[in-house]
Amino acid sequence: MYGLLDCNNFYASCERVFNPSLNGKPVVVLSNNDGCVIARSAEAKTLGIPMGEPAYKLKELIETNQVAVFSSNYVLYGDMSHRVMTVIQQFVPEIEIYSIDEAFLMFDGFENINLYELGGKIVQTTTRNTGIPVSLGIAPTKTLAKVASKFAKKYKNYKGVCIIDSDEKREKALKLFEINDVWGIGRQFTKKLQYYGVKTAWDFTQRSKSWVRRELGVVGERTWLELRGTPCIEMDSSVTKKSICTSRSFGERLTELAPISEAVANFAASCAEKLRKQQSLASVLMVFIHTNPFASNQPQYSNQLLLQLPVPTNDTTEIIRFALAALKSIYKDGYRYKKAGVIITEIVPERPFQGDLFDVRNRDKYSKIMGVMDSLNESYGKQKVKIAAQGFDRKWKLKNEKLSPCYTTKLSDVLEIKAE
DNA sequence: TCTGGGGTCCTAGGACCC
DNA sequence: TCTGGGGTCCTAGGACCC
Repeated sequence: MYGLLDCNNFYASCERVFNPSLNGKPVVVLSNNDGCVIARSAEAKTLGIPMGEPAYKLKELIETNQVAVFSSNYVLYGDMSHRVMTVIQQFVPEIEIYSIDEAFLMFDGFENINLYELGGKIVQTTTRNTGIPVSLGIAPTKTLAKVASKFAKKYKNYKGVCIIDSDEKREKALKLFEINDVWGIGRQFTKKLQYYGVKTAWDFTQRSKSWVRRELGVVGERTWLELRGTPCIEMDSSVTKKSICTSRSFGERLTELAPISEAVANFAASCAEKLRKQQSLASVLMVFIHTNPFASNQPQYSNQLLLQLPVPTNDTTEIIRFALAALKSIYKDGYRYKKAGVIITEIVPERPFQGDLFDVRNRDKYSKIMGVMDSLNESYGKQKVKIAAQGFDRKWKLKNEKLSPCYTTKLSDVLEIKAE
């Protein structure tokens, strides 16, 4: 059996843990730049605040209902997530951290164990030890576990745990489950399925395999099989990413190359750091920039450039240099830029290292420098030591006016983020 | 004036090989 | 009326997830 543990209204719950006066009140968390709503407490959902709604459209609603509004605080959420994952790991040998607020649990070898009891214990312990309310779904496939977790969250009498362990329960659950809520069925698939009269997950499972294959491809076929109880999606506990991206919308529009370069240098540095953290190297780098697509009355420009690096690397100085060269070649005067980003792909392990016979760079030396830089920043706070190209102007900095303190992490992180 | 950021996987088509 | 069969690799774009 597979389990899916999901934190309820995760970001909003994180804010509440350290500010209990928010309990029972509507809370929303905004995306970077205080752009749109990305998390809502139950009370905020009741008010009808939709997910993804731009914050400026909600001003009135927020004021009249005294909604508590927070800028997103990923240092805090990341740390709380780590705490949750640590607790669940004490109960099952294998988990897959699926997102910041979700994990799959593998119940292989638990045949003689009462999963209702164990599930209840996992939910209670997690909530007690972290302050975050969670829901747990358990079923023979990942997709069904997802379905179960939604029921666990929705109906109070499940006490946070819902198990689908018979065909009768599966049928009952799927008949109550709208097709668009199924994991793996997004907007396009929903449109198509609704056109053919498929309204619930159950309707979907009653279609023929070949029909599903034809209309939705292998991906849809897997979902179909999973909903019928045949596992097709395995556990994936690997932590090494296959691509790493750092991108931001700027707090204000940028028109000059210099401040955008500073931003891109910082994005590149962040990618390199993430790469070193997972002990990998990357051999392809992409830089992109674009203007504001919502400003239809202004001249639009967007471009990206993909660079093949001569030798796979995770060296900040090298990655910055290539990223800035790429930026320079796509940057055009006369536009108001809104966003830029750096993506690295073709990621390989640090060892064994495949070098280049004609490489002139002293990689050992730079690798030592990176090591020292990382450990200084680990001890004394983010960005205490950085590359000059990352600069100090920070014209591109984010808007986050409603940031809560990083209650759980180092003081230096708090000061750093406030300074930003 | 104000609309996020970070991922994975699959497919179709083109270029190439024998 | 008629023009083989079997591959690989790469890329861009599209679907999905949180």
